[in-house]
Amino acid sequence: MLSQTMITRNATRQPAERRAPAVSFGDSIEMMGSVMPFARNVEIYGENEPAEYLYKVVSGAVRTYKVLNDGRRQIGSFYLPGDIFGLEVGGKHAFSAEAVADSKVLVIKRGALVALAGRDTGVAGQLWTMAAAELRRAQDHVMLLIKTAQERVAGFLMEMSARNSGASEVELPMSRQDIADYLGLTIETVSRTLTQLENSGAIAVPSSRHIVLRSRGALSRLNA
Amino acid sequence: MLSQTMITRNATRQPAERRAPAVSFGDSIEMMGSVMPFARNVEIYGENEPAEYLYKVVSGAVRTYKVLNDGRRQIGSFYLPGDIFGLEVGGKHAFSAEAVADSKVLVIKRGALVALAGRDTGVAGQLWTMAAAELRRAQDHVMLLIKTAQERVAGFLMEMSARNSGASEVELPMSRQDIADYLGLTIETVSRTLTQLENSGAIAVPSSRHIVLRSRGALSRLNA
DNA sequence: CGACCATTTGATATGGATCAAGCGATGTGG
DNA sequence: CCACATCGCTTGATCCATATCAAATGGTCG
Repeated sequence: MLSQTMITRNATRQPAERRAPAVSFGDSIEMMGSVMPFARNVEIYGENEPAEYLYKVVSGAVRTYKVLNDGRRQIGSFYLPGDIFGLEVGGKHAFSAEAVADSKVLVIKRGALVALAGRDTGVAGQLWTMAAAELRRAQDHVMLLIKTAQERVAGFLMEMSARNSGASEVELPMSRQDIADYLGLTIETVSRTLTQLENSGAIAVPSSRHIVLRSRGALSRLNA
Repeated sequence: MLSQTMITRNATRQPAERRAPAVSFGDSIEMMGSVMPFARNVEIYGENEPAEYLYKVVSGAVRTYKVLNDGRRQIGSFYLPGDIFGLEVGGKHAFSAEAVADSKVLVIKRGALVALAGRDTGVAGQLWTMAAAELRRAQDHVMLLIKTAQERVAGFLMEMSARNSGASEVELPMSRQDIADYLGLTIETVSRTLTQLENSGAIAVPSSRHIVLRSRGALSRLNA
């Protein structure tokens, strides 16, 4: 009705191996799983599938999304290197996940972690922290979706920058369509809005996926 | 820019299930706090305040919300009798909370619960379940906000019905403005949409806060 | 009864969607 | 290595759903 990509469907996935631990968490979870490559646009898991694994982006980027009956797609989040995704509080995945670009993803058996969390309160706390991050993401997303197109795009750019240590140059791994489906806009509106921001001097767009944040002030002023 | 109230400032269901020893959770949390009355529109807690308590609606209704710099208000959730709110994964409240109507709210010291959760894995699980519910709420809200006005209103009515055991008659405790700020629409659009749904025979509106769902089919067809 | 507040309804404006090209970059087959 | 097909992005023209502005109606309470 409004925007979004029309999806038809495709699929392919399959996780991998494990090993036993005694280690704590953080970077050490690396030792509990193995790294798998996913080509661009390949599905990592599907909505409603049992959540048997937990994932950490090693390189590339991942999107989670849902598709409405009529084909409208909404992207829930983008996950960048270092981000963990696929942790579901219920037993099933609430969203599907796909590689935005060719990516490497560390795959960890959920059971191993949950067992560990039972013994180690530190790990339990980490799981809680991750759930908290997901909740905040979703809540922030709601706040984003009530704003104007300029505010959404500006907010998106600032978020991407913040996730890249606040760098003033951002390399976007995702297409305009992905951005549009994340922001609840059409690809045309995203494109036009970027052009406006560029014309107003708030940003520069040396190449379509490379954005320079020229004026934080202008951007955050747009950010209500 | 789009909708929302400009702010300047200032029944009874029961969950179920528990297990094991001691005073567990569920209905028993009643024993861990006291019931306080809140008049309509009175604040229960404010955004960014430390989350020292957890709350359960005994009667009436509660809304949580955020206000953007320019005054636009977004309601995050409505809580009805039996619902628990105010559980924050971080230490601070992400939203403010107010009584939608005169309400009675059970107030529980957070510390007491967290301590209990440390001893009783059943309680820890309950906390996890509540966090899960919050996450799902926020995710569903995102999906709602990308829909058309008719879809949002129809979805809202069905949600309210579902929370009232699927009853086909719904008594709305909140104003049109609250509904608008929850759905990301204006009060006028909410009103007009209700009129359309009524004219199409999907609902009846015997009084402004009393809605009869006449045709589930029609409503869910609108619900993408 | 009168004042106020919530809701509905009407008229008009507008931001973003939709429909439609055009354009540069990338990749493929010849 | 080129020619052409494809893809991702931008730009233009127009449409439409919802916002905005304005007024009337209805309900509630002192």
